[in-house]
Amino acid sequence: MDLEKSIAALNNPVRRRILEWLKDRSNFPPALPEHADLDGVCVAYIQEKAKLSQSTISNYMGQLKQAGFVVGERHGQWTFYRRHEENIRSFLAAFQDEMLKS
Amino acid sequence: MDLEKSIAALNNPVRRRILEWLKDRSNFPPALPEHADLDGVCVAYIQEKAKLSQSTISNYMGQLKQAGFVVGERHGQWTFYRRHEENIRSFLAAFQDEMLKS
DNA sequence: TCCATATATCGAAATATCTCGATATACCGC
DNA sequence: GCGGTATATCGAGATATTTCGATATATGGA
Repeated sequence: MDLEKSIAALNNPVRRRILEWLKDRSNFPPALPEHADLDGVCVAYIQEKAKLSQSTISNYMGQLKQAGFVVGERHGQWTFYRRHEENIRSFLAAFQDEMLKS
Repeated sequence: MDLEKSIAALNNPVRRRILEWLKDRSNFPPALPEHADLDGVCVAYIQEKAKLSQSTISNYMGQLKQAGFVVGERHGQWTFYRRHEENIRSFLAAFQDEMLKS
């Protein structure tokens, strides 16, 4: 858990908004029938909502993944990203600790 | 309370370390006798500990102040900075909310 | 195998941040 | 008012981030 890298990943409004969107799958278009059983959202849907280029969003998801806030799972040609709630919580705990603990 | 500006202010290891140091006055040299009753730490002491230039530290303290994490109180030629605990807590609450709230 | 689709990576231009030294401002004591 | 000290602001060079289009890689289907 690298606080430095985590904070840097969150120091961007679009990346934070993506993390918010990923709280609820219904923020995105419905999954294809063959993906109905899979968790997470593909890059193209995130891109469409964020209105930034494909390469930018792929890069952003890479940063969020490196920081541990999301996991990406490849299924065929698609990568499905979803939040890693445990890592998010432990980041927040560590951050709060640094900010408040005497 | 501007989450954007707050996170940017914290996206720097020295500024975060300064906030940590300010938790405890004894991280710095003792105050001058005539300042014994004052709270906070002068810029020069922070600069000495951070080992960065005076202008950089003044700039950093300005950013932390703009974000609401510290207050600066002028007494004569000195500005004494101290943490604004309430603002720090409410930032953390808002941030945690953005990160976790469904 | 060849083509189409989804994602990742590369290289670059625009912009922002970091950090400094120099200078300005504010205040104190003489 | 003048000189000295503490802090703030300015301008600039170095570095990092943002964001893009182009290209590479991976996969699935005809």
